[in-house]
Amino acid sequence: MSNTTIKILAKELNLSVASVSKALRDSHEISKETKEKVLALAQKLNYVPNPYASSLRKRKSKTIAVVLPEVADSFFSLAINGIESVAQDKGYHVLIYLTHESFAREEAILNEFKSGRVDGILISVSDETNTSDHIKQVIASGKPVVFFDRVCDDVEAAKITTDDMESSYQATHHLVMNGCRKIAYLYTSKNLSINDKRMEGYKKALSDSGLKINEDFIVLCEGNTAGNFEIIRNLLKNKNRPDGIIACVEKLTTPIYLACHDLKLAIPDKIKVISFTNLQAALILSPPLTTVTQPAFEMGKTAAMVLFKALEKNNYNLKKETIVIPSQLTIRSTTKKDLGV
Amino acid sequence: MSNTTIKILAKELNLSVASVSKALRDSHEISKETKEKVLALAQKLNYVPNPYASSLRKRKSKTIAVVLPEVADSFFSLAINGIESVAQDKGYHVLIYLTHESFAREEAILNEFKSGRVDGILISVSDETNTSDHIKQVIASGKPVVFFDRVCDDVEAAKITTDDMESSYQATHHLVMNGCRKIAYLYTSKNLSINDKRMEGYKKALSDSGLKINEDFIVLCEGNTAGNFEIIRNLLKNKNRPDGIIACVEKLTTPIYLACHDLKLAIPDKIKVISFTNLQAALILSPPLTTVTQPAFEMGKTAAMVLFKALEKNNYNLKKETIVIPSQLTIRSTTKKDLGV
DNA sequence: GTGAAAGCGCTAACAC
DNA sequence: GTGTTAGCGCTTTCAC
Repeated sequence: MSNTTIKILAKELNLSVASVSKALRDSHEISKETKEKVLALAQKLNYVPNPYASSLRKRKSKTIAVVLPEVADSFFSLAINGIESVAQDKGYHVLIYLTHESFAREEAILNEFKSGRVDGILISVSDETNTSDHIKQVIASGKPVVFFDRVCDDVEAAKITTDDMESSYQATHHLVMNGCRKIAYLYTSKNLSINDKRMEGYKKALSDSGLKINEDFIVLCEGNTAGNFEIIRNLLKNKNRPDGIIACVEKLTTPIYLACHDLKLAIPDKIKVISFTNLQAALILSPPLTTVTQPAFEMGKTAAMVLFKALEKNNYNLKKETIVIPSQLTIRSTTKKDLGV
Repeated sequence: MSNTTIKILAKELNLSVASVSKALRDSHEISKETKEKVLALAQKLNYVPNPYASSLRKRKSKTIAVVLPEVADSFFSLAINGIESVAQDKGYHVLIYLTHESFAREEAILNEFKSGRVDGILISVSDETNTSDHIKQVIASGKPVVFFDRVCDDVEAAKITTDDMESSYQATHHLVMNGCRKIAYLYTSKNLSINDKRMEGYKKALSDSGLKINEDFIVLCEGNTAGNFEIIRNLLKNKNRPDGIIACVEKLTTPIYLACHDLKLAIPDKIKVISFTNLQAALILSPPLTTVTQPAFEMGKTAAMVLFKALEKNNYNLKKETIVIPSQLTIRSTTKKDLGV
């Protein structure tokens, strides 16, 4: 049991707890010899400070919270990597919370942050979230909040996003340029502002190309692959089926491929496909997938850095930082132009 | 600022802090009316207890740590999901730490756990880890540790693993049954016990089938995809190249496909492939990949459940729980038997 | 049924 | 340079 406390060190060395505490923190008030003695004994007795005692006293927890919809998605995995890398660097601890896209959970989780458990919050909201009081309350309680990827537009806080509108526009435009005339847009949530933006980019690109927007081709998918397979299969088995698909979420990729395969619709000859995803495996799919790749690691890292900026200075005004990191359209085989015909 | 404390509630209600504390915790010593008054005010003032004050006093943090090599891997993502689901259920918080396969980091991280920051630890060790003093010390400090997937054999603690030896045996056997005679085994770490077991299964399957073990076909890969591509390409461009590959790590999948493609080696006609991976996309690869699928979510969940068992009873003897959850060989096209010749 | 008092381990003013 | 004191917010005896 490494129950060594400052008190024990103090007694052992015939010093006061205060002096030991100061020595441990390398205070200039303490003589070199004392410091050395203290450090030596601390080492010997394997002293590890109790973080909560110190948190209580200093009103700083040295920990941040990361609130995510889920983690089984290449985007969020990479984002966590980015976040964790800077947190570790700064000596901070990171608590992770998954909302599983439930607003109720998100609310309950955020509510706890009004206490001193964390010094700041990084959040990508659930797709059920269309109110933001829970977040505003946390901010009002004095904790900096940084949104990344999925933001709440009506909250004044730092926001790290990617250029959803533009990249979707580009993706759609790419399909048009490669011969698509009937492009479907697949999404999974009505609430998310990132979805609004992606859909806007899609629609704008169609308009700019003189193509009509067909509401039947804008289809709302759901949570599980099996259900989505059916939805997509239904879309594609029509005589008047789309000749291009944009999937604005990674998890739609598998059902799209499966549905095309099932219907013997050759990609890219009969139908072209683009997904928003960071899956490395995109390049070994059959055929290799054209993707909109988000700067996931970068976004996580940036979000964390902005949060630490707010944590380090008490200058909360910096919170309105809005950083947009561009996504990249990576062109592979699923959008290859028909050569012959 | 939601700085409401018990003290404030007490003053407001003309009660003692002790009574308020008890009321909040629904103690039977407190009258119904008092409880109601307290709860009502707490609600009104948006009281959120300071977790660290309570941790300090109760010597319980209600948080656990999850230490992982990385998170950008389908296995670990799914495992986190499993862990988080039970933690949230139990009202626990989860701190996440990534070692990035560095022993030094793992050591530093574990060292902090001797303090009261966490009540217990879930760990999958880094591939550099071949000493376990840092873990033993944490256990000695009174914190339960549960290993999952990557364990330290010489530490007495609960271990949740999958049947690495058997599943590797099966995978190899499957290749042999489908006509492979020269099977390569690709791995990324010399230290990991799971690798030893997988390699053992591979070797045993070869021996049992009367095949010779060719050390040139047991190849150590590295961290990045580009490097691995070269390594695998070199392996496969030999005249005496393997006719089957087992990749014991997810991230080797992409370079294998790329190398085969580059060398125009048709899968499965010229070479058959099996990977240890939980990637959903395995079934839409070109061609769909035969995989050893680990029960990632289950393992995470089970590990967490075992940890909570230890946390709830003080019966630490339960710690020697060793649970093996079987993996599954999912047969797809990359191991399809040659029909014609 | 309620309250006073002590203390978890640490830090920060302020003496000396 | 070192020690004394007080207190962060909460829980827990033990009185009353």
